[in-house]
Amino acid sequence: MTHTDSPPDRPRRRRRKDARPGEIVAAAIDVFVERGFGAARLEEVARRAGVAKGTVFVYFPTKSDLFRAVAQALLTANFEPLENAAADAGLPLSDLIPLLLAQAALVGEGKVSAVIRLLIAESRAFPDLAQVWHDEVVAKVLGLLTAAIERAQLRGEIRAGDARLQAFSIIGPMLAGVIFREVFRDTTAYLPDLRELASQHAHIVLRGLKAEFSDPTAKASPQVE
Amino acid sequence: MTHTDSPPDRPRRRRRKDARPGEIVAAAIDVFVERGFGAARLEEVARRAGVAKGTVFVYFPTKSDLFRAVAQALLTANFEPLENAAADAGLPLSDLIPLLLAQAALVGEGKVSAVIRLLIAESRAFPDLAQVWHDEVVAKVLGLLTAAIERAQLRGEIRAGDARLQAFSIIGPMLAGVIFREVFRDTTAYLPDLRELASQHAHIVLRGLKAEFSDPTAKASPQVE
DNA sequence: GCCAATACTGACCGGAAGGTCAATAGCGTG
DNA sequence: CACGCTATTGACCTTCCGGTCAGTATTGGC
Repeated sequence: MTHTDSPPDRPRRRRRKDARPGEIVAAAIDVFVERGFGAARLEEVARRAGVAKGTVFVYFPTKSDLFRAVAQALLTANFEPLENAAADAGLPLSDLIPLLLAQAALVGEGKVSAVIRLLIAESRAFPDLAQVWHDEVVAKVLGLLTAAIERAQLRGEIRAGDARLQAFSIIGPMLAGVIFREVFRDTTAYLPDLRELASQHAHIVLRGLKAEFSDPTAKASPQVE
Repeated sequence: MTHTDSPPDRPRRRRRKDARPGEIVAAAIDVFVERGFGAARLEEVARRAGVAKGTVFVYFPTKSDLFRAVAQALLTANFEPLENAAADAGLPLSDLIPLLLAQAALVGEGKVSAVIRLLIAESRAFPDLAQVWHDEVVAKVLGLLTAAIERAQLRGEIRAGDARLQAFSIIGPMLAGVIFREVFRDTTAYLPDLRELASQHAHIVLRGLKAEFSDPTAKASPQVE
């Protein structure tokens, strides 16, 4: 609880104008993720960042501003892998989907699940924040995926249908799994294994999407034992 | 905003010990759903219920107690259809899944989406509440669905695999759609149509789950235009 | 080593909201 | 109609917390 610094020779006050914002945001991430916006205490953020409460207000005029900075930091820190996966434009869906879902499983095991919970929780109170998240993450990933789906439809790889909804069919279970694990983490003995879910669902959804019965030589599903 | 009662002949104070709790909970549902636990004001609950703030505390000792009552009420009010759908035990999956998803689409269009948001948001602050929701809703629906899947596997209707994860494949996209609509309701022009999603995803996931290529006479997908 | 500039501090403020309770007014009873 | 019971009230209390600011300590320049 008491942080282990302060050997008596180090000054207890230091001026590091440029390092502060980052430290404060880092501490704030933990606090906001743990408690949510309403229950987060700026005094605790200050304590964890090793500064006085007033210092927080030097760099972030209001609690909301700090929260926005936190949201922005979380966003840029956690969602590049997903975008990259979705951006592999040339791939056929039969390669892209397993890749994307596996990536989602990895990402979802980290603190991203808490981030998603935070976003869902506060989207009403911070509509502008929902906007940013939508534009920077959701629209990007969903857009790339949808585009890939449409191309696959054109080249006859998968069946016709609303590509945007098909995108939901693909990633929906991963989101559900992540949220389930987050919400019921301490509540239930059974938590879905995200990697297994990714692998199994990739097979199911690919099979469901494939055009007609084009490929009877389908490699039997690998690890469904 | 000002409620339209109080013609001057009606007394402004009335004693209705048994009607109060229900009225208060009803008002509280709206406030909690709109604002979340932290930002909900008991004074506003009281105002909307047409009582004084003190009266709220007569029936509910603390804000948390009121919140629990709200969660319980929402739970019992909104999830019977889903359970019923999942409980149709005899049905083959090819009938059960479209039914279940269609039901989920209907349910998700109502205020259930806000309820789900509330649950996700507050599950950390109210672990006991997460427990109740898990036991009363999630475990029930997921359990029934999983059981149905296992039976279908045994009778050879669908392929082998982890039935609990297959359940995620089935309902995940619906949950994702509901949450998407809730979070980005005012943020984006595109909101997925839940009924279309239900119908399209039912075809995809059924096709993906079906045992081998058992049914070449598959009725071509109905409304994928 | 001194000084000016300023990053940092933490005691303080104001208001908001959960929670209390003595007073009050509606209602059933005789 | 009078009376007592009690459901209801709303002014009040208390705590908590976001936000302020006059003062202080550090640092870099000379």
